[in-house]
Amino acid sequence: MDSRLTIGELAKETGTKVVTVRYYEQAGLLPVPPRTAANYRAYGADHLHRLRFIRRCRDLGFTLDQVRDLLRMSSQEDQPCAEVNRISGEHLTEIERKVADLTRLADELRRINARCQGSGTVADCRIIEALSP
Amino acid sequence: MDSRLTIGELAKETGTKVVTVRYYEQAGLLPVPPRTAANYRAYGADHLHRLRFIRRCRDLGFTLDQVRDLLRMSSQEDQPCAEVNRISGEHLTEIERKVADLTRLADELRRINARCQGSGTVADCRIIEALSP
DNA sequence: ATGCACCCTATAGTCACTATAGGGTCAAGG
DNA sequence: CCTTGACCCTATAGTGACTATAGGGTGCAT
Repeated sequence: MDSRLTIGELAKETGTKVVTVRYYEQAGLLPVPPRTAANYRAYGADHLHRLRFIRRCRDLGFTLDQVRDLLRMSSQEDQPCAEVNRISGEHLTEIERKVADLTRLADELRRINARCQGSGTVADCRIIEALSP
Repeated sequence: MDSRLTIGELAKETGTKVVTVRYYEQAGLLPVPPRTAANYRAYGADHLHRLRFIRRCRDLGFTLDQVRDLLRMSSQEDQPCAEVNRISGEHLTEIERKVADLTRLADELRRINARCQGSGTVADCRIIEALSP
């Protein structure tokens, strides 16, 4: 039984694009796989797990640097996980800050947009006016 | 009375960095200013207004492409402002979508983080576990 | 043997800046 | 007059996380 995957199969399996998989390899996130006689990358189950982990982290908004750290830590099972906690906590704080910023921004845009019905000319436009400080 | 500003003064006046002002010029957002004998850029009140407009739009999260469009429209006072309305409305929709995405994401991260006190080892870490799909 | 989908490398482009190198200019103080 | 320091100039490369393009090789079915 041949459990090796081509890059295309690995990509499809994880919802990643082929070029992105190669990018992760070159970025040092995914180990260099063995090659077939035709120089095709041949991936195993370990690559699949690792790539799924990477994608999950990316979906959650972690940067590749953070993912790198999390990967390193997850392979050192006897180390304390305080550092894992710190990274995840800081990331949450950052996201909460972004939500607050964007919410404030959306409020302001709603206020600006409400002042114009889009039926007049630019000269009367309250949006342009509101954008001109 | 000399109303001309150096690039440094313009930058300070608008809360922009000097390099960013030059970047806006090269990106075609800020008109090329006249130069002094020493080849220094010499800005006038029109540049100041325009740069303030750009910064305000950027603060509201518009892309430079959108700002370019808004600038073009704001100079055609007799044109209908429906297009202005459309750009602003689409931008608001996009931001609202981002807020929803990030809120969902923050919820998930909070749930994940709550499962780990950071006192054990990585082997027991519920964060790593939650990140491994 | 021919088409087609897939694989390979290397390079450049995206966005909105930021950083660096290597210079020129100007006003104040010694 | 000379130097110091803050400012100005250009040109080029780097950031993050990909994406796109060019120019080729491989594998399988018809």
